[in-house]
Amino acid sequence: MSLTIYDISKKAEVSIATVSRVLNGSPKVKEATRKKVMDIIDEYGYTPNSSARAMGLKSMKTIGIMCADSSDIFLAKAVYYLEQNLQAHGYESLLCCTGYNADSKKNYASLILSKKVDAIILVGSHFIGSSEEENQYIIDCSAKVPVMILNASFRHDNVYCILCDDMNAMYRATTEMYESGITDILYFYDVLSYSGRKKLDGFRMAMQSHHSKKHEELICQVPADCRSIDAMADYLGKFAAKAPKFGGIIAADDQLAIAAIKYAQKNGISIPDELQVLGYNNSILTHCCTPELTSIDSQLETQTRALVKTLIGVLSGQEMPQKTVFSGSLIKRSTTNF
Amino acid sequence: MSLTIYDISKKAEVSIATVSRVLNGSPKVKEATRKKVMDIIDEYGYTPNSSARAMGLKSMKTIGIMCADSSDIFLAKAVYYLEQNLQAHGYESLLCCTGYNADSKKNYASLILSKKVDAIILVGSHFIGSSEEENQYIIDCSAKVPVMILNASFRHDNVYCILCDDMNAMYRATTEMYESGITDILYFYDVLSYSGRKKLDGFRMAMQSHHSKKHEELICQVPADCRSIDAMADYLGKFAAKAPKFGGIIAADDQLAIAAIKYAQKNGISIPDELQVLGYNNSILTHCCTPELTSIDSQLETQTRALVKTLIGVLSGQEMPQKTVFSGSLIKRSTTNF
DNA sequence: TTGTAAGCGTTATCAT
DNA sequence: ATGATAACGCTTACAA
Repeated sequence: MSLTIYDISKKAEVSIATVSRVLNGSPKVKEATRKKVMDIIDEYGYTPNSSARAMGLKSMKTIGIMCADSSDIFLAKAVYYLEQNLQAHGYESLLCCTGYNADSKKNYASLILSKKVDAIILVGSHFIGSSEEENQYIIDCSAKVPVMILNASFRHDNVYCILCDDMNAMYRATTEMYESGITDILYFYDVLSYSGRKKLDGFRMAMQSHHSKKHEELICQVPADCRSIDAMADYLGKFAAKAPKFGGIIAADDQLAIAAIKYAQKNGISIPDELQVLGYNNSILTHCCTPELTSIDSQLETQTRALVKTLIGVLSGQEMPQKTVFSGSLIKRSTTNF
Repeated sequence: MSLTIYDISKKAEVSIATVSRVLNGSPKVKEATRKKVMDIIDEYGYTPNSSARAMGLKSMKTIGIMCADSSDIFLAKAVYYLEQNLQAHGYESLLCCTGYNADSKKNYASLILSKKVDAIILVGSHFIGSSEEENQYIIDCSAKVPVMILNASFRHDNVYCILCDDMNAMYRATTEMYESGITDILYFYDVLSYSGRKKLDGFRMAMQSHHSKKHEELICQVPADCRSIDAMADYLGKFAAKAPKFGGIIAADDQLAIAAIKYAQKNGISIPDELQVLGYNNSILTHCCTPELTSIDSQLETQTRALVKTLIGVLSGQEMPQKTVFSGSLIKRSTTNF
């Protein structure tokens, strides 16, 4: 069995209270005593039991991170940054991959709460549904611990949101492409999560502000069963065959943009001369294709830093902004001409 | 404050022991009592405090997952699969991203142990150093809890390894390329982790078995400061300018292979006609480039399933194999001709 | 079948 | 500056 505070106190010939004080860096312990205790601790390699500690402190110093799929290239980065930041502030991360199923969110949420985490971070806008009922679990959680949401907005007490203004970023990118002369733009997306909706809104607003007529016919949603890049590319091909002509594609994420590039290659369409392509997230995928992909950077690292900063503030009782918004920036590469 | 087992016992007019029995599905509790208690629990939404539970049970039902960088495309997949599998067996995952710094492994290990996790999973072969001293922390951990290692081998009591036979996979792939007529092959790698060494060994063995002369001059290691794909491609270009001619590149992972493709494109070398390229991990990157990348699949999902199965066995006191090896398989795409 | 009570390893509040 | 001791919320013999 592991050593306990009693073992150490006996060996150091002090009380457990003193050992505890040494452990927690209390100022009122004589230097000699501290050293004696520390020596014993080092010698025997004692590490305090954090479950027991949690009972006393009423905090596990642990944050529950929920994300749909931590192997998704975007979510993985987010989880990584969060873990690093939390670690730096003395918190551990309990990871929960819920999948995209709506029901399971709820179950995972209550599971994670039973671990008595100090807060919950929802990573990705998939956690925000469109109906009130769907989002009830967030409210339930917020009754017990602070809830942080990355990449979506949800207004409620004890819920804090950090996000990128996807709508505006998409609006600006679309406008820029349009004003460079590409007036027929296809919008390519898969799911309508919170940020998915915002991006689509941004695209629509930009097109409408230019009085574009046919852009609604150029909005292409890949069905959920198109999981692979190849399948997406093929779907786009079929869609394009029946749709009006277009000179640009704006995709809701980089993977979709890669599929768009594949579509072009399969059909002998040259990029960027005949078709310009723009992605979202500025992930490593932008460097993997040829030509390299222009993409919108949503400042993920900045967002995660802000999130953890806000969280630490909340946990220490400070008043913190309930919504923090960053703006995305367009990273121009070779799939576009502007 | 949260409800406790006492609150429930009072409301249900039974003792806390009975509530506990209901909670833990003990068979010896009258159906009527069980229902009465369950109704109260449901009504008030009680969830047991797992720290307190951990103290009684001496188990947190939590597994510590250590990985260098959970945003790495390969490690992220591994973490995802592991979390899913563990969840299915009733275990939570405490994620720790250690970075590649050697010292920090040790600190994180002791930190994670203090959380009284039931086991530790080391994800990725970066956790195995070449010196005994470097690996001491693994031995220390194994004295307290089972240690599972994914993608590396380390022989010690209470340490269990699940891995892919990278050496053999690389040997076979190299041989296949060689025998297809490409006798001058460049090997492109970055770090020599455990599996990194094995892969290089496999390449060397294959070349030596064909009495290749100059392959040692065609082994190219990118320096640690070349982080981006572009930088890797440029480095390869400089290396190639001074090296013997070659008709194939075998890379230690897909990202390096993408860099090799970039190198070819920058220099007007056509793939696969003038140069064939082979990657490792069969990640999504293989679909992002043009032509699509031939790669070795190391059966990650199978490995993670086996790992969790072994772990569950160990935790339930069964005798389990200390080393489980799978073999990789070559997935042929368009960067190769054979 | 149910209840009582003794742990589990800490922290924190008192005294001293 | 240090030591007793009561929480903390649960599990689990042992009694009844």
